[in-house]
Formats: sequence, structure tokens, C-alpha cells
Amino acid sequence: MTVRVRFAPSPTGYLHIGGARSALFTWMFARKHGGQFILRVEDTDEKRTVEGAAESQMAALRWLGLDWDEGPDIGGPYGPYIQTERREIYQKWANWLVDNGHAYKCFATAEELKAMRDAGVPFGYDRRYRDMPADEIAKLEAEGKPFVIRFKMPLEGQTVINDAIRGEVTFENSQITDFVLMKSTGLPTYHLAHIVDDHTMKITHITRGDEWLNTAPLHVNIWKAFGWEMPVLAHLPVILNPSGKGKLSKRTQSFQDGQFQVLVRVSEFQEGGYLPTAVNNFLANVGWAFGDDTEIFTLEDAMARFELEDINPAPARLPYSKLDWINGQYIQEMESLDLAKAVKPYLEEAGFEVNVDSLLIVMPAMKIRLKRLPEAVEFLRFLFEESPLEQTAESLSHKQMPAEQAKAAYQAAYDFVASSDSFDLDSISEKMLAIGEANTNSGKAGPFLGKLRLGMTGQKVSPPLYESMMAMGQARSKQRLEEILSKF
RNA sequence: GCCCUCAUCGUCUAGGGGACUAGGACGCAAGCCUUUCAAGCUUGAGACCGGAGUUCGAAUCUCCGUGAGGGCACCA
Repeated sequence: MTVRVRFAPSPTGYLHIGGARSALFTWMFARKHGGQFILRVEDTDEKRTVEGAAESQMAALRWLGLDWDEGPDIGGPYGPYIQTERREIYQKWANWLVDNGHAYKCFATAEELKAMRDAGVPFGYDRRYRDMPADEIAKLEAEGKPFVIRFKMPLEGQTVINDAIRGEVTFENSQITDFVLMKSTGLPTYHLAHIVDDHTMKITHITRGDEWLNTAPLHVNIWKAFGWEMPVLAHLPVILNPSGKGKLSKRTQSFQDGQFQVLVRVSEFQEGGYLPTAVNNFLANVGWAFGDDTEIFTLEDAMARFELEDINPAPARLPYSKLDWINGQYIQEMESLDLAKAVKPYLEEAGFEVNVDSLLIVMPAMKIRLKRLPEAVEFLRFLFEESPLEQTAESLSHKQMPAEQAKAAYQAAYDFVASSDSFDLDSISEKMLAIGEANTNSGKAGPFLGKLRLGMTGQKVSPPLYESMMAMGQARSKQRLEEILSKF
């Protein structure tokens, strides 16, 4: 049997990172088994549907590299993949349930429902239309009264659901009411729609959020009523707020470690300079583990080991600081050219004119420093901004290298930069090292190199001296040394 | 309130009766290295929610607490 799974978001907003993790788990499961991953848009709540949301969610999925085999944009053999385009199918099956005694038309008005709710009726509905004689129902219908179709939930007994992650979970049927299957608008609720879709789309495993566990017994009974084969259920744990209180939401801005913004939308991770591969690695590590203490792994390798059964059922918070570390690990492994290209948009956004080639020299230094791409802006600012030299003769000197010696050293450096034919990493390092050793009391170049770096870049934190000089170029380095000398 | 689920270092996790003195990772602290910041290396602090059982033996199984999360819509 071919595994067929789906990710079925509602187009009510941006793709939430928790949704992305569910999609990732589902996708890994499909790919591991050589099955199909289907994307379905569940837009039966017309009031909440947001224009463009489905597209932005698909863009987020694409960014993560979670490709689908069937979906609204590419079609497939079991389409359409947008629920509002499947009205007739739901209507047909809803009618089938009514005709076969598994569901009934309910004419309760909003006022009636409210009255029942106010009276404290469980679930706000007392099943008053469940056993209404057929002729009375027909009469109401003939009068054109609006109605919904409700499922005839068994009144007693138990329903056991078998969850791939949690095992058997037993519910009392009396705890579940006659849920609405078809709204008066003629559109189905999730309860009906997903079952009809999952059946007609031949879905073998239903992976979905934890919040569906309580209505799973309802679903099981609907599947039974249809006489359709039940897919395997797997209820995925939710992601909590950094505080541990409640589901992760944008509303709660918590900075528990003082520096981590609470990112919720996938697009925020993208804009924040995280690599999709790192985000996937990060997400896969929450609620699931590679298994042999490996923390950094490819999706390929993770996939091979992935099992729904291994998912940790406990809800978890996102360890944002670990994400930074993971992202840093991925950046370290990047090719210089790729990193330069990746960093370019952030530099440009800061108003810098970027030539990728000239950036290459500092990329090795960047790789081991960057946790997030935008951090390159501060590191490389000196390459783009002509800032006044704020250092003084004193701050450019050192106890191992008093002003007089410092001046001589900088002069020597200037002479080299001003006249050298070979301005490359090797000659720069060789020369600067020699100058430093010759002009410090200790005979160690350290103090000189440190102060020179400070003067050249004007930044307390920057890439190392040699690379910085190379990246600045000979002319700019010369000019900068002139400024330094003018301080003495 | 009712129902369901879950519970290991600060966080993410490994472990599923004896190999647990409970492993790894992030973060944190210290040291080394060092031209800043990093990176790297070494070391350190740091957890089985509580109580009863079952058992020769419980982090692991059972029950009861407690805590946390989820659900109780013509939303998904």
C-alpha cells in the first residue's frame, strides 16, 4: 500500500511555525515510505478565509523545500484540492448519510441554540431534531426553513481511537454531541469535509494537530457510518509559547533569554536570516530526535530514521537559542560564494552597494561568526561606510607599544601599503607581523595587530586584520593609515 | 465545570524493569588558544513532579495526587 498523507492548512493567515513542523513531519513520513504528500486547502470557513493566504503558505512550504505531489497549484488525480471547489462532493455524501439514517436535518435557529447554551445544555444542543418524524422535517424543509445536517452520534458506549503516537485512547460517546456536518450555507464543516476528502483522496495516514484528538471519536464514527476504511491517526503535539503557557502565538512577546525574538511565522524565520535547511533541522529536533545524539543532520538522513511512533507526545517550546547555533553550523558549511550571495540582500537593505566578488575575501571569517545572515551588516559596515577615525594616538597605542613606537609602526605599515606591488593576504600578513614584532617591547606582534585592526576598521568587532585590509583594498587602506598617522 | 492528553537538567531531548554514578545538544561558567569578536579544544554546574504500590530490583509498569497543555462553535 502506498503511503498517502496530506498537509491541509486553512488559508486564514501566514504559515505558522508549528504548522510548518507538522508539515515537515508529514512530509518526512511520506518521503521515507516513497509515498505521496498532498497539499489541500481547507477553506470552508468563508468568513475567515484571507485572500492570498494560501499562496503565502505555499511559498513558505516551498522555501522550506517541502514539495508536494498533488495540490491546488499542480492538480492531481483526486482534485480539486480546494475544498470550496468540492461542494457537490460533500453535499452528495452528506445526503447519503441522511438517507441512510446516520445524520439528520436540524432546523434549530441561532436563537434556539443560544437559549440552550444559556440554559447550560451540554455542547449547547439537546438533539431536538434527531428523532423528529420524517413528515415534520419534510414540512419544515418545504417551508424553506434553513437547516444544518448533524451527525447521529451513538448515545452510549465508547469509541476507542488508535493513535500512532499515543496508542489507544478511549472516549465515552456520551461526551460527544451531534456535531454539524453541513452548515446552512451548504458548505461542510471540517468534520465532514476532511473525511470525505481523505477517503476520496486515498489518504492512508491522517497527521494533524493535537487539538483534533477530542473530536477524533466523532470522526471515527463518521468513518464507520460511511463504511470506509479508517486511515491511521497521528495527533502531533503542539508548540508552546516560550513561557510554556499556552500555544505559541504572536501575541506573547517573551524574551526569556533576553535576545530571542519570538518568531512565529515561517516568513519571519526567512527574513531573520535563517536558512531553510537549518530551520528544518531545528524543527525536526523538537518532538523528535535523530536517535544517536546527532544534532546536525540532513533531511535525507532524518527521513530514513523517521517514524511517527517516535514522536514525543509532550508539547514543547521552541529552543530559539539552539536555532541560532544550528543556523551558525549551517552557515559554517556554506561555500564562500553562496554566503556572499546570501548576505548581499541584507547589506543592500542597509543601503550598501555590494560587489559579491569583493566580499569573498572576508567570507571565511564571516562563516565562523555569523549566526544569522543579517549580522553581516554590522560586521562589514566598515567596508561600505567611510566613518571618521574616532581613535586617538593614545587608544592606538599600547603599553607594549608606546606612542613613539606606535607611530613608527604605523608609518612602516603605511610605507608598505603605499608602495607594495603585492597586496595580498600572504604579503600583508608577513609584513604586518614583522612590523609588529619590530615595534613592540615584547617583540610580539599582538598589540600592534590588534590596534591596527581597530584603527583600520574603526570597529571594536570586525573580521581579522588581514582580510579586512584586503577587503578594503589598497587605496582605502592607505588612506586609512594616513588618518591613523595624523593622530600622532 | 466536564472530557482528553502529557510530565527527565533553564530549554530541546536519549532512555521503555537491572548496562543510570541518568547520556547528548543548546545555553551558562571556567580554562586554553588568540590581532577584536568569533570559532575550536578542555573542564564544570545542572534533571527523572510528589506519594503509594507491583518487583529481588522502578526514570522505566500500575494507581492516586499535583502541575501543564488541548478540547467542549453552523472555526479549523
